[in-house]
Amino acid sequence: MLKTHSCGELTKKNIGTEVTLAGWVDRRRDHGGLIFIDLRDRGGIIQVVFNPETSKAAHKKASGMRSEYVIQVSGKVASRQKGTENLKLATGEIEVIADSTEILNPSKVPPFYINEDIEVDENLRLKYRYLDLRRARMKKNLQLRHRVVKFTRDFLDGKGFIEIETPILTKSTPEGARDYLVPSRVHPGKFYALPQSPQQMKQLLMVAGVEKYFQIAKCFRDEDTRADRQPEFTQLDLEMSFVDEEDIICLIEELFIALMKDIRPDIKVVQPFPHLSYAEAMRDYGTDKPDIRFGMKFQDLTDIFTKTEFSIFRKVIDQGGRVKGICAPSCASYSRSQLDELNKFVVSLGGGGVVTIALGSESGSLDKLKLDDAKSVVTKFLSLEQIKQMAQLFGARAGDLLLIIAGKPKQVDNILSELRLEMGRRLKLADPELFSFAFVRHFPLLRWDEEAGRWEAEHHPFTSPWEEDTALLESAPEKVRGKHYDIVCNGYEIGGGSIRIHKSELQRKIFRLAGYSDKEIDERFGHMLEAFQYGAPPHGGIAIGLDRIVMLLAGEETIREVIAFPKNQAAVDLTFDAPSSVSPEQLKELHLRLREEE
RNA sequence: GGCCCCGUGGUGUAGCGGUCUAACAUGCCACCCUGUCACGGUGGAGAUCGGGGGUUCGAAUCCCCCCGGGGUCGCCA
Repeated sequence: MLKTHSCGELTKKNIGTEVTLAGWVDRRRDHGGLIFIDLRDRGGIIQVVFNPETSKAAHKKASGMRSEYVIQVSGKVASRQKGTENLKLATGEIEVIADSTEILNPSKVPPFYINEDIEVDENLRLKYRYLDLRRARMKKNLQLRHRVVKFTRDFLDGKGFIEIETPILTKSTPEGARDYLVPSRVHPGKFYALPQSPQQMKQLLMVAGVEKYFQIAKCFRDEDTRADRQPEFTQLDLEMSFVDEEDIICLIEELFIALMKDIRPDIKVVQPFPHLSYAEAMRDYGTDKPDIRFGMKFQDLTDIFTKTEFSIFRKVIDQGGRVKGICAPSCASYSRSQLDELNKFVVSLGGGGVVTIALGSESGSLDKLKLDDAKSVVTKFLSLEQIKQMAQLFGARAGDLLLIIAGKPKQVDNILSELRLEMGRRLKLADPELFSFAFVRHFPLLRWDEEAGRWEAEHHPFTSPWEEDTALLESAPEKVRGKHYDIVCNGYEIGGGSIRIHKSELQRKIFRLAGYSDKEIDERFGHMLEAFQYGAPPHGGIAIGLDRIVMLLAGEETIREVIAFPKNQAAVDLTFDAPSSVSPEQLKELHLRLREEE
């Protein structure tokens, strides 16, 4: 090694010892006579003092050093002179008195600050990701990610799970997201697909008798990116045999509680994790991944507005629409322009607008509320009774503001859900020191696909229906509940799983409902159906979005901040400039010809 | 593909129709400086204001198109 210690590991205990350090120049303070260099390596920062009286040669070399030069320093660890300690630095009570040094490699002036935590254009950061990763924020995030993965591996190992790798070159399946394809050289015209998840492979591992499997699995989906979505991402994937829903749910709850305690003991976690049914989540929050750090639940006002003369809403209702609202506490005093802003927000989401009712100017009980006190464009269509009836539904108090949306049921849920989150942000209702985990359960097994004219799996076609609902598969598929569960945290879906079908006949029935012919089923899923005929145990599992959970633990807004080399919104890797063109020879070998695009 | 936001020295910002021959901070270069730690001091270099077109006597500033980036809807079994 070119060094005896890491910069950060030195303490007062090392005083008097001769050390050799190597790292990067974080900062240089040249006093003409004395030169101070803050030397940085992965472990931390320590001050090195170059004094011409100690070594003229070392001092001379140090005067030529600049930021990000890679240097080696030998010297003695010393206690700092009284009054010059730096309490902001972990090693601030000591310093290294250099008696020799070498420049191992100089550095060009970096395109952005390494030693300061300021926002830099993300393009630039990604192009020079190797410099970006030197910065404290990214270093911290990479280490955090490592600890999360390490903790998870140890935890599952302790529970008897074994980690098994599954192939990256696998088979394209028609369901789900768009596949990334890899052309085969050996088989002209044929393609591998990169796995969207190791779903089928882990189920086959259950048939194989593994009983408890997990993997930190790379997954690939060729869909558009989001702040919390990349074409290539990592799942904590696990599967168990001889389990039912409760077993997986309990395991995951235990894992997350232990993980939080280890990684972020400063963050509060409500336990046990609340369970919501899909129906409850949709009714109260209009989404299957609610942020339940705060209430502000939806109320359905359709019945009330049916009885009013407000023709705009009446028309919506007549066409099968719904009217729903939320109650923003103490917002009755919102100004004209604030209300306009909210309306703009709703319109930008594709809504017609938001109707607001300000419940008086005073705060307190609503008993004394008069019709004149309720400020709204719709008061002339409403009776005092109707306003009070609504207020009562919300449990509103005087001084609150009702926000009401009308439209097609799905649209109302989407928009009001966003509006709820927006109000939550404005009113700072979500405690930033709290992680609100929850399980969402009792999803419908199937969803009617209007365009395709067939049933489609809500989650994936391997999810087992509830035993008591299987009879409904023929008569009323929409009523069949699936043994599927999601885990959500602060409004993010961080994982989902299910108890799987393990019997061939039931599996075939589900595929048929999804519109496949028996021939197609055998072609695409024959291996699964056959496997289930060789003593497949009951089994189930879950997949956790590792990037997302690390993002939340790191307090970051996008998963790009917790991925070493992420892709940008256009799915481009700016560090390597991928994807890129390939040579005609490579194409020929793969039996491919590029088509002219219109 | 739709909608919204952003683009000014290396970096981060200000300027939002004339006072811009573009400001500030930091970085960079040179010199001075033996206890600093975001060291300090003096001086200096560094920007066709993302690109193109238009409006105007006059555009970084207003309008249109394009490019690049971000967010989001669609999409994500």
